[in-house]
Amino acid sequence: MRIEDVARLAGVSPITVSRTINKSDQVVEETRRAVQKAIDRLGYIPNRLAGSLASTRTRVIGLVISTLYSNIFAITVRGMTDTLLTAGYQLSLGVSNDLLEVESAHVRSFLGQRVDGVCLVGGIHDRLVRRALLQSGVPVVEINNLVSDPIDMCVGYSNEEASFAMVRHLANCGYRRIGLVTAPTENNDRSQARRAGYRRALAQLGLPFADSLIGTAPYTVAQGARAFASILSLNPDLDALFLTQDNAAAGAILEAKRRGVRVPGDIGIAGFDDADIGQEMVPALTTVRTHHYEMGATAARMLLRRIDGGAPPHPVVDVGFEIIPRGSTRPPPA
Amino acid sequence: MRIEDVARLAGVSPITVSRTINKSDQVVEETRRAVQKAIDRLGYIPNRLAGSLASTRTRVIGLVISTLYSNIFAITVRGMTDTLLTAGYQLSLGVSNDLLEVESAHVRSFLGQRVDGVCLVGGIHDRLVRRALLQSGVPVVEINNLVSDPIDMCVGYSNEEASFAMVRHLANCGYRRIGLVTAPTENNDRSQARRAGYRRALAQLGLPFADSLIGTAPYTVAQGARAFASILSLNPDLDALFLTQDNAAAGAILEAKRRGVRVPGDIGIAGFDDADIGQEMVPALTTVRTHHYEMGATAARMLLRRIDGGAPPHPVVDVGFEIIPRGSTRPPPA
DNA sequence: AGGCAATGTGGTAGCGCTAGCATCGAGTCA
DNA sequence: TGACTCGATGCTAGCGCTACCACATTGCCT
Repeated sequence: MRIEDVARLAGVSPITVSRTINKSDQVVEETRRAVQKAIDRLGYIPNRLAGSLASTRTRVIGLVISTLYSNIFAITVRGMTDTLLTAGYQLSLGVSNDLLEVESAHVRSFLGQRVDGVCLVGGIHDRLVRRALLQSGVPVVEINNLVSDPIDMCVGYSNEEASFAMVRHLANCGYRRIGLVTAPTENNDRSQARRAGYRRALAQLGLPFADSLIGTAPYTVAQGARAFASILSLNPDLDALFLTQDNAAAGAILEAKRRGVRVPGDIGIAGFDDADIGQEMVPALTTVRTHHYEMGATAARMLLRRIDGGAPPHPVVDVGFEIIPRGSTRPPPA
Repeated sequence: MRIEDVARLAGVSPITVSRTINKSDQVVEETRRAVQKAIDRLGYIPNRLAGSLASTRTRVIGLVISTLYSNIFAITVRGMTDTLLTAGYQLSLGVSNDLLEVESAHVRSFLGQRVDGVCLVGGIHDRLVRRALLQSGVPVVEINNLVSDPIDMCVGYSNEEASFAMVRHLANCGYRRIGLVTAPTENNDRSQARRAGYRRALAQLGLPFADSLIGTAPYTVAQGARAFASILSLNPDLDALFLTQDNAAAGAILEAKRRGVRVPGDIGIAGFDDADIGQEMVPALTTVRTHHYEMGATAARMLLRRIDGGAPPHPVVDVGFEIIPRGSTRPPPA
């Protein structure tokens, strides 16, 4: 079924049908209704492959997130879709599972589909992907970190500063022997920055460091529990653990309970992202709040601005972060 | 940049470039290498809009999931992508947030993109979407439930039987006053089936029912905690609560702890899906295990089979479920 | 009345690719 | 040697739509 079939039934030319669908304000009400009736009668669905090929615009934005196992991206995705939908754009979603080559494949696929914009997490990408994005000229925005050398634009927060601030907060609460758990650092600049902020804080505060204080856990509760157990066994004098992902931090709280370790008395636990699970834990989780909805919405707006060809948005936007003290760490001295 | 530019640089015709990309076994090794070199030199990325328009195949499967807030779909998505990638297909992902009109929009968009297959969650869909899918002739598979009247094919498990089995298990453990929390039932046949199984079990076992025993909570820990609090306040004699989503059930365990209610002594708690958080809770969560990876992989295989035009797969596949008793419910009598 | 803008609609061409057949050259066999 | 096969490559047409310009109609001004 083609646009021509609709045109014939409605008694107009194909181009009028096209306008009714895409630019209905250019068609007089009566014509519009006749065409719409024909479309409904036939159950016609326009072929976007053909439409986009002819118009060289797809009204699709490609987003590659790193995982579906944590729900933090759910909020970012809502921020993006809420903004995009009102502008008549849609989101196409890819999941990389933190593998560079999977991200590459998604981006190449997006470029092959001729998406109008691309959104990626973090600043580390395959060299060829970077080149392909630059060469294609599509607007690109990197999120979840402040990227030093963005491909195009960037909106996020400083993971380094956030991590630094949390460690300083823990120290301020009286914790001295502070461990850190992040997602794997390979090809993950957010994890790298969080480790760097941690190291910088320890050095500046004169707190002890040892390799055994650092552990790795991806996105799940179970992995956080295991990381906690392992660091504690290597560091019997551990008195605080900062897990830079709330699910993992929740796992640590649960593991502590299982072992009869009191939180925050024996050991303080802190997380990152202010996921909903943190508030429900017993004790509630001290965490870093980041602004994912705003970040997603801003990323979408920046892409749209670039697409519309108006004034280029400021290329780097910092949405900030806040330390949220809760029951899983001791209160700071008054 | 077009296929012609690559062809010129490689000294062959455009069609040979096309074959190098899509059917490389039809091109002799020497030619193939020359073309590949030209592609790499230019950073050429084929325009899939044009390719798919000409070939009437996109090698894309559209999937609409209902939420990103629970990570249960992460596993299904992995099952699908693992299977699809090896066949050279990709997944395009939409999130409906359980809204029928959003699902509709995604499906219409998929059909507009001329995807080669569609996968939807559950069996309740917009009437026009059903019609559009049937009319388009694309293979469709519905997952996460055993759908009585599938659009095309279906792979899942019986939510009604699973819910029935869990309530019977709870009764067998000595619980009598059993409450239920599901996601909203509107347009959600999984929730409806879980309520039906619960009602059938209560009736068959001669256990008491009251409207106040039933609550609603979507996918988060916080919502589960609130639902638990509310049902408990309405039913002081409650002795077990079955929350048909593990995050929510985890929230109930945490809320019980906050209130000093002992689990499983005072109240038994059961969940659904066997998410990783359940095993880590203290006490660990009794749950219904379903087979999401297998379900996703099977759904993908069924679609591919239909696309290849071979023998049509059996239209309904039951991947089953198991009751997993853990510490959040009393052990059954020996 | 003639000119002119504003508005709505139509015709033509082409977006970049691949299906389907045509062609060409080299090897094979009687 | 000639007929034939087979594998590699090329040519033509067209996938379904929209950009671009042309054109018709209307209402308004001078």
